[in-house]
Amino acid sequence: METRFPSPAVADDGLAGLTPAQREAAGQAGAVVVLAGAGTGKTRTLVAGIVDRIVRRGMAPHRILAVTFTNKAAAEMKSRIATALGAERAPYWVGTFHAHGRRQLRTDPDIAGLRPGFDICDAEDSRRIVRRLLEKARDAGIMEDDDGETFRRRVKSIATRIAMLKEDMILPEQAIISTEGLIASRKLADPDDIMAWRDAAALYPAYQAMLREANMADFTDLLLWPTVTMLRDETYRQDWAARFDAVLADEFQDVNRLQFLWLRALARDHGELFVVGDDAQSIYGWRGANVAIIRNFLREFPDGRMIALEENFRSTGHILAAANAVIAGDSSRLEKTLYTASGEGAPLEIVSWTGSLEEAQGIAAEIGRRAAEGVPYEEMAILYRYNFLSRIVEEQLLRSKIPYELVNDTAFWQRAVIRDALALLRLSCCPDERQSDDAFRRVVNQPARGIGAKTLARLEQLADEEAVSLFRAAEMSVARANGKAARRLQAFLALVRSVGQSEDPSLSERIGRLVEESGYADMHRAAGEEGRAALENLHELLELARDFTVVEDLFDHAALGSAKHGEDALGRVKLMTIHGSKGLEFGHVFLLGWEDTLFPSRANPDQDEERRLAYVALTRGRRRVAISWCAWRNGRPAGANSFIDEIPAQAKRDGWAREVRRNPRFVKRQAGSLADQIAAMGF
DNA sequence: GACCTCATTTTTTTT
DNA sequence: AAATGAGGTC
Repeated sequence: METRFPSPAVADDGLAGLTPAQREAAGQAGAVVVLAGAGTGKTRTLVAGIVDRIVRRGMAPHRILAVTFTNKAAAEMKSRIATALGAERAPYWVGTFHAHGRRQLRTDPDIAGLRPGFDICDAEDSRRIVRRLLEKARDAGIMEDDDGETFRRRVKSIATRIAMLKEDMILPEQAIISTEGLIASRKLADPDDIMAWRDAAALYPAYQAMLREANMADFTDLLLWPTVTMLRDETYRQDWAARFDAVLADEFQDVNRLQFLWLRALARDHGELFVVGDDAQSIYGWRGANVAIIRNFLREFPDGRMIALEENFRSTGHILAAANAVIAGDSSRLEKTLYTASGEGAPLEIVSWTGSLEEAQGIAAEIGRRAAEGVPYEEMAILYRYNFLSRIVEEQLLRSKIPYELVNDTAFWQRAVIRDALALLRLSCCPDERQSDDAFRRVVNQPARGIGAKTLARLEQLADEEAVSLFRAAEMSVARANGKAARRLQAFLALVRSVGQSEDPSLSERIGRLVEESGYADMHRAAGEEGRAALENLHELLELARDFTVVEDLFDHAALGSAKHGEDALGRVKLMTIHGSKGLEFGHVFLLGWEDTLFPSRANPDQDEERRLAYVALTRGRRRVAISWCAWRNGRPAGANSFIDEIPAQAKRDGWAREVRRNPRFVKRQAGSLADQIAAMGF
C-alpha cells in the first residue's frame, strides 16, 4: 500500500531530503534505537536505514530482515523500499513478526512438536479450545456452573492470559510457578484477576497438548518455538542468524519479551539491530507489549546508540499542543519535546451531540461540506475507539452517498461465511485427520442436515472410541442408519470425499463445488436480502483463492489476516480504529465517541495506555482535527471525556454542529425510550 | 430431538 | 456481527 500523502520531503532514493538527524540515524551502524515522536519521519528513517545498508554499505537485499507488526505496515514498507531502490533490489524478508515466524516454523515444524501441514489457528480457534477445556472441567464438576455470559468472559480472559504467558516466554511446565510468582510480584489485588491467572496457568498445558494433538499452532506458537529453539540449540540459531547481515524493526515500543528475544537471537552475532519506536505510542500492552524493552534498549546493547527525532513534519502547532497536553499526563514516558516549524493552524474543533445517530449524521454532513469545498475524500479519516462504532457511521455515509473504505484487514477472513467455506475445503483436504474435526463441527449442519448437539455428541464419542476423525465416525455411523437425515448426511460426506479426491481442480473450483453442491450457497440464496452479503463474500473468496495453489498458503493467509491486495482506496473516506490508524496520517481527522463512558475504556487497567491511544489519535491529523462526543449513547447519559478538558483552551474551539444539536424530533425519541428513562432516574 | 424465529446482548484494541 | 436464550413447531 502506498502512502498517498507522504511527509513534505519524501525521498526518491530514500536518503535525499532527510533531515540531518534522520540521516545520521539511518547511516548509523550497530545497535541503534531511534526514539521518534509522532510525525517525525520514523518510517522514513527506517526505510532510509534499509536503503543505506544496501546502497552505501553494500549488503545484499535478501540478507536484510525487516519486521513490522501489521500487514499494512509491511506492505507500506515494501512499497517505499521498492520506490527507492526498484522492485528487483527490494529486500525479500520484509514482513510481520508472525509472517516471519510462520516461515521459520513451516521449515521445521518438529521444533514445536508439529507435523508438516499443521494449521494456524486464530484467536477465535484458540478460544474454542479453551472453551472445550472449561466445559470438560465444568462437566466433571471441578468448576462451578456459570451463567452463559460469565462463562464467555471467562473463556476469553483465560485465552488472552495463556497468550500473555507464552508471549512472556513461559512454557507450559513453568506456568504454575511463574504465575504464582507473577501474582506475588505484581501484588494483584483483584481476586477475579488472580483466579483468572491461576485458571490460565492450570489450563495452559492441556491447551498446548490439544493444539499439538490437533496439529495446530496458535499465533504465539509461530514465534515461541523458533525462539525457544534458538535459545536452546546454538546450531539452529546460527542457521537462521547467519542468513542476515542486519535486522530492523518498526514500532519497537510495542514489542513483547518473546519478540525481543527473537530479534536479539537473530542479531546477536553482528549486533546490527536497528529499531525505531516511540514509547508515547505504546498501545498494545494488552497483547503483552512491554514498554520497558525500548526504554532499556541500551542496557541490552551497551555499545548501541539512541537517537531522538523531535521535529514534527506532520501536524500544525495547535494539534501538537493538544497531543502534548494529553500525553503529559503519562508520567512514565521518556521525555521528548516535539516542535514544528509550521504555523499554529486551525484550532481543534470540539463538537457535541445529543445522540450517536446525530453524531454520525453530523460527521457525514461535515465531510460532504468539506468535499464540496474541494477536500479530496481520501484526505479525510474517521477514527474510533471500538470497531462497533463504525456501523452507525457507515450507514450515514451510505445514505449521504459518501464513498468510504472500512480499513480492517482481518474482518473479511473472520466472517462466518468465509470461515465456513474454508472449513469445507479443509475438511475435503484431509477428512481422516482429527485436525479437521473443528472444520467438521463447523459445517456438518450447515445447511441443516438434522445433526444437532445430541447427534454430534454421539459422533464425538464414536470418534474417541474408534480413534478416528469425526468425519470418519460420521461415515461409519451413517453406514448403519437409513433415515432421511442419514441420507442427507451421507450425500454431504460423499461430496466432501469426492472433492477431496479430485485431482486437478484449482482451489477456487474446489471451494466452488463444495459450496454449490453441499447446498451451502443455496442456503444463503434462500435468505434473500440477508444472504446477499454472504454470497458476495463467497464470490470474493473464489477470486482470492485463484492466487493460491498450495492449500496451506491459503489457510495461512486467512489466519494471518493478510490484507486484500490490489485494493485502490483513492477517493474514499477511511474508517478505522485508533489502533488501526497508527503510523498513518490524514489531512482531516474526525475522532468520534470521546465520552467519559467510552474512552478512556474503563476495562483497561492501564489508563496511561488509553492516554497514549488518545495521543496517537490526535497526531494522525495534519491540518484539521475534530473531536466529537454525545450526551447520550446507547440510551445512557454521557459527557465529554477528560482528554478534551486537558487540551489547552487556545488550541480548541466549539465545532460546526450547533444547528443539528437541537433537532427536537431526535431529542424526543432518545429521551422517550424506556432505557433512557431508567437511566435518567439515576441522575 | 432438531430446528426455527425472535429478541437480547455485548463488544476493546491485532496477529 | 455474532453469540446466546426462550419458546414454539415439526
